[in-house]
Amino acid sequence: MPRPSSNGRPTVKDVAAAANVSATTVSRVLGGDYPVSASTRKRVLRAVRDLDYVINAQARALVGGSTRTVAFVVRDLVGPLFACIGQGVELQATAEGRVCLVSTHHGDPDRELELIELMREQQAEAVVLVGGGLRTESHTRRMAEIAHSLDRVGSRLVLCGRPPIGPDVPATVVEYDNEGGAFAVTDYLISLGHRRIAFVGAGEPEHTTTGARLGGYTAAHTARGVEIDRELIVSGNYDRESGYRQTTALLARGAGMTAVVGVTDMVASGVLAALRDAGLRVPEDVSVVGYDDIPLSADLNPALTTVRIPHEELGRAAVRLALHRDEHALDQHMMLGTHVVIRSSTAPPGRH
Amino acid sequence: MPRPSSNGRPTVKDVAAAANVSATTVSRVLGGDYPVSASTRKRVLRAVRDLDYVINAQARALVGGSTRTVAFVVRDLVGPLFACIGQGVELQATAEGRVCLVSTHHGDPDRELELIELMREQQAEAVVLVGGGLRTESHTRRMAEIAHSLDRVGSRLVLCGRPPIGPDVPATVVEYDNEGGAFAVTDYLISLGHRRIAFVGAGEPEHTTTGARLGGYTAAHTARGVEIDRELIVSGNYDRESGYRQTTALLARGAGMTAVVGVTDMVASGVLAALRDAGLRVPEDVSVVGYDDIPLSADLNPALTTVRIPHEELGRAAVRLALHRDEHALDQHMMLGTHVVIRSSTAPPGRH
DNA sequence: TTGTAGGCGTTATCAC
DNA sequence: GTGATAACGCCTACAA
Repeated sequence: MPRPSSNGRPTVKDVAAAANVSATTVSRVLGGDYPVSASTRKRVLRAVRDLDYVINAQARALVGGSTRTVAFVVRDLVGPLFACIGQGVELQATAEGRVCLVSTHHGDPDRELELIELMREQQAEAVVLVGGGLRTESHTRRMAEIAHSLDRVGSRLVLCGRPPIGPDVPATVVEYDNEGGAFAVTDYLISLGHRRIAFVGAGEPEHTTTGARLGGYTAAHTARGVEIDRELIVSGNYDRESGYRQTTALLARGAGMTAVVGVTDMVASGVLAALRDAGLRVPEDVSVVGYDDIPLSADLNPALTTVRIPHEELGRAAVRLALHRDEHALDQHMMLGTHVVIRSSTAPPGRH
Repeated sequence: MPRPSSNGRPTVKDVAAAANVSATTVSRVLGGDYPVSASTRKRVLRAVRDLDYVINAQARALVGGSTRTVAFVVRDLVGPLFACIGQGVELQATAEGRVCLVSTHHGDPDRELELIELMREQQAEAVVLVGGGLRTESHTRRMAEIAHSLDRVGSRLVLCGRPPIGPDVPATVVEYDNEGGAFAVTDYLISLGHRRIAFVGAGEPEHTTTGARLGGYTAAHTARGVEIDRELIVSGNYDRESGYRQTTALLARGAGMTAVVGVTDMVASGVLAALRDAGLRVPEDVSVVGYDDIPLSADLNPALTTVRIPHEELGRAAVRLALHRDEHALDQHMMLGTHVVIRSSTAPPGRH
């Protein structure tokens, strides 16, 4: 086993010495695009193998300009929707020869902003924010500032599954029709004959995802001339337990709904469990719909009617647009469609 | 908006100029641990804010030694088990002040090796391989070489959910009792009275996960003196579709099993769907068990009996051990326990 | 075709 | 307390 110079990590110099050439020549052989004699190339490559040399990506980035790194910031890795979109981000980034940094904020908007800063230190070429976010005045302003910060250093803020921040903000936005999907699935329930439809949401209405989905729910009622009982709109977190708790509470106070819209499939799975535990049958007694169409939705009990989002394409498009944007275009915006997937958790309301 | 020197990205020099101090002083203020007069510190911090300066992590790593980066390499982000373990990796890495690089190999062992190289270029402090892997002669040898390569440059190979490579290989291993879990859940089926238990696996037997789980399945039969019909052992991929296909094929050729062990919960969900589509009831006609206890297992139809793995702790321990290892300890090994979670998909066999 | 010099942004070292 | 200088590992001039 050859002993390189100092630290243990061989450098171009070590390779150069071993191959009896200059560091420049080594760099050229490795770079590929420069004329080097066959014999020299051979000697260099041989030395590279002998020393088990790999290039130092940090040093290369320092001089070469780009780190070839894409960062994605997400609520958590376990949420199936985030994972699906993240998958798209990773696939496209890899396809474009980039490596991926990940970090999670667990729903804390301030932490999200911190993470963007961290990714700016890492010189990420693009910072992809996956999933919905807060949309308060102050948070929006800080987000806009950050977009400008990134832009100034040649990086790019990408919103993936979240609406644009504002007209003059340099950012790439790839979203899906959140409100449209919620409208469609609520409208479907109304068309089945439901009139008392609960909405089990998550977080404050300032959160873009809950906000837009609640908006679609409301709009569908309005469009059909069905009045909404505000008592039927409840809110918790984006997890299964929350769906369970909210539903149990609704039942406890005799809300009398014949259908439930879960803000996500994960929440809807909690809703299903709560109804089952209360001795109610789905869909005979209560219909349930979710949102996201995560991998196991079709295997739930019963198979969940939900709204399909083009997860992977969302992530792919985010990276593709961000890396190939026209340098002069300030903002980019892309909207992908959603559609209702009808399964077994919905039916016309029974008598009660 | 202040205009920094050249590129657009302000540097310590820009900050130094703006604050009327030297670059060294700026570095000291930012570093924190060095005496600097209050007034100077204030001027520097002010300049930092004005210029919207953030440190260049690449440059710092170049001189400072460490990138403070942990890499994790995983089959894919969508697989719930990988996501859960990855979550643990990310949480612990963040807790230790590291950033996370992620990449996916989609089950291709050669790609996995390439990715480790890539992470070595990135100077990752540790490279965590999440999930099972191939264990052929040649692959094992190459993996051992890579472990040495990483070790030589002060990095660390971490196997998370995979057995050790060999005694003299510098690596950190955090695994769970794969075989024990499979033994326990198979033994449970046998104790219920099942004698014809199918095993729906994935990949070649050289894959550590399938191998160990099949081993536990076999051992349980042996221990109980139950003979195995090799016809009942089939194999495909680690996804739902594969579980569906294999089960349908088993039924088509009249395998006559009264229970099925799915190699993962994802596969088991496909098994459930296939049985349902064939008009069989679970658990009355056929019992089904999975492995992993992924988030929605309890919500499947029916709720899945499975083997619980300490997902998050697996990931956390991997990072913790790798970062705090004794410099002199060659290999580290930790084994976490598993346990059977009994739900509604299992029952004594009916008559047939 | 090959080599030399300089600099990327940061910190450690040594001087003041 | 503060500043100049020399590295870190690589690449892009420019020169031979």
